[in-house]
Amino acid sequence: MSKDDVADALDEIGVLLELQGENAFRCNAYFNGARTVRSLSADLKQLVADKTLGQVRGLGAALAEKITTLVTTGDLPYLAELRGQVPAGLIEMRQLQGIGSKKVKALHDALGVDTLDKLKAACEAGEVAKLKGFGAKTQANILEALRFREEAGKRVRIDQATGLVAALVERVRALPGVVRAEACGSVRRRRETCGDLDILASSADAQPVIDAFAAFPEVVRVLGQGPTKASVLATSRVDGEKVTLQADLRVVTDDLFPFGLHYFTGSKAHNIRMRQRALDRGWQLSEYGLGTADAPIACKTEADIFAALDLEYVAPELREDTGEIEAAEAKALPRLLEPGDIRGVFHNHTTYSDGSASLEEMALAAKALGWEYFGVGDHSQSLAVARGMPPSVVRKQWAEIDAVNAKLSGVRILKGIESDILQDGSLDYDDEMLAGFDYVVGSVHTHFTLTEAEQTERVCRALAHPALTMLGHATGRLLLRREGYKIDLEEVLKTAARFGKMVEINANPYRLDLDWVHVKRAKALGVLLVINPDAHSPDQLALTRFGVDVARRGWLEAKDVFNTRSLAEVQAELARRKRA
DNA sequence: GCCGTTTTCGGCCCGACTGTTTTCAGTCG
Repeated sequence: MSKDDVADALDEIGVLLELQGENAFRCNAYFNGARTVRSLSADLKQLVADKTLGQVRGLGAALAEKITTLVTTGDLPYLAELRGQVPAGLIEMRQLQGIGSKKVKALHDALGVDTLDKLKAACEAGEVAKLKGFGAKTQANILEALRFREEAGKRVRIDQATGLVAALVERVRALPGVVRAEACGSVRRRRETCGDLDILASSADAQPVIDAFAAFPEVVRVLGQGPTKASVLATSRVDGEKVTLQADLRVVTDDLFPFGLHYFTGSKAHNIRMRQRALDRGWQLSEYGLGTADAPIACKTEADIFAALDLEYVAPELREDTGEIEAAEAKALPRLLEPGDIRGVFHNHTTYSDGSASLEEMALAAKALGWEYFGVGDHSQSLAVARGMPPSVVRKQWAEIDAVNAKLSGVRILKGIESDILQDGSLDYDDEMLAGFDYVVGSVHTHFTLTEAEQTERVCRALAHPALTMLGHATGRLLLRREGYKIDLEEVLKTAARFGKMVEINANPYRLDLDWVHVKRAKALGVLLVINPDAHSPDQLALTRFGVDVARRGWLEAKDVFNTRSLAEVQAELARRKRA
C-alpha cells in the first residue's frame, strides 16, 4: 500500500467523520495526517517497521496505529465501519462547490437526501429553501453547482494552468492603477496539477480592478465578488485544449503586497508553520502584515518576511512544510537548480521512431535553447506502435548522426536509445548492439498490469543490466488520465543507487514522473537524476522547464542533475560507465 | 486527534465572502 493509498484512506476518514458531525479539529487531524503522509520523503514501510511513525510531527498514537494497520494488512476495519455508517452519495454532495460537510449533513438529516439525484429533486421541489440555514439563493446555488459539476472543479495540468493564469495576470497588470500583479498558489509553487488559480494585485483603489477582472473575456461566470476579492470561473484554450478553472483575484494596497504574495502562495501547511513562528515571537503574521498592531514590521519583499523570522528565503517550490522551515532556520537550504543550468537532454524522439522532426531539426532546436548536446532516444524495435527501430534502422540513424555532427557546430548529437524494458526485465536488442549506443534509457511501455512485486522485479532487473544508463518515466503515469503501474519505488530507487544508475525526471507535463516526493528520496539515497523532455517535436524541448520545476520541488541542486554537466563531462562520464 | 520543555488540558491560522440572518454559521483558501 503506497503513501497515496494511505493518505487517501486518512482523508476519507476525515470526511466521513465530518459528515457525522464530528469535532472539526479531530477531522483536521486526519486531513493533516494525510498531507503529512503524502509528502513524507522517508520510506513509509520502514517507518512502520521501525515503529517510528509516531515521531513524525502530525502523526500521533492513533494515526500511527491506523497507518500501521493499513500498511501491514492493506485494510482498515475502522474505515470500513465508518463507510457503513455514511451513505456514499454524501461524499459526492460534499464535493459540490459551496457545499460543505455541515450543509450535507443538514440536508441528509432533514430531507433524507443521500444522492446527487435526490438533491437535485429536492432543490427543484423547493424543499431545500425551506430548511433552517438554507434559502432560495442557496438552493439555486446548489442547482448551479450540480450543473457545473462536469465543467469545473477539476484539476488541470501545470502547463494548462500556467497558460491560463499568464493570460489573466497580463490583463490585470494592464489595468489602470495596478502596481504589481503575480500568480500565487499552486501555480507559483509549481505543483504538477492545479485545482484553481490565485492572483494577487496591488492598487490604491481595489474596486475598479475587481470589477474589470469580473468582466474579462475569459470569465464565464462570477462565483463571488466583493470590494477586494473576486472569484470567477475562467476558461481559455491552451494548446488547443479547453481549460476551465476557478480563478481568485485579491487586490491589496502595494505596501501589503509582500504579505499577500506570501500568504496566497501557501501552501496552507507552510503558512501555518510561519504563523506559528510569528506567534512564538509575540507577533502575528497574516496577509495584512507581520508584527503587532502597535509595532508592525515593514517588509518590502517576501525575503524581508523570512528574514524578520530569522529564516533564509524559501523558494515557493519548497513551501510544503516538508522541512523547509527547519532548513531555512539552520541556513541549510539547497541552492536550487535553475533552468539556465541545463546544458542538454537525453531522451527525445525523431522521425526515426514516433517523433515529428528530423535529427538535424531537433539538434538545431536544442542549440537555439543554448544547449551543448541533444541526445536522441528513439524507440527500440519491440515497440512497434511507436515505430520502434529494427537494428538496420539503428545503424542508419548512427550514420546520419555522424553526418549531421560533422556538419553542425555548437551542438552535439549523442547516440542514445529508449530501450523497452521487456516483460522479463531484459532490454531490447542484444548486448552487442546496446554497446554501440552512447547511453541507454530503459523504459516500461507494456504489461502495465503486472503485480507490484513483478513490476518491481522487472525494473530492478533492468537496472542491474550493465548497458542501462538511466531509467525513463519510472511509473508510467499520465497525470489526471492514468495511474502509474504498481511498483515499489523505494526498492527501485535503492536498486538504482546500488548499481549507480540514473533516474529520469520526465519533464513532459503529462508525466512529471519521477514525482517530486520521490525525487527528494532519490537524492537522499544518492541517486543521480536527469531531466528529459521526452520531446517528440522541436518545440517540446522547452518542456524541460517543467522538469526543472519538479527537481526544485525535490530540493535538487545543479550537482544532483546529470544534464547540468558540460558536453565534455557528459561524454567522459558516459565513456567511463561503458568501460565499467 | 495532535501538541507541548513556563504543558497532560485547552488550545488548534485566520480573514473574505455569502447567505442567512438581525449577529452569525458555513465555506473557502
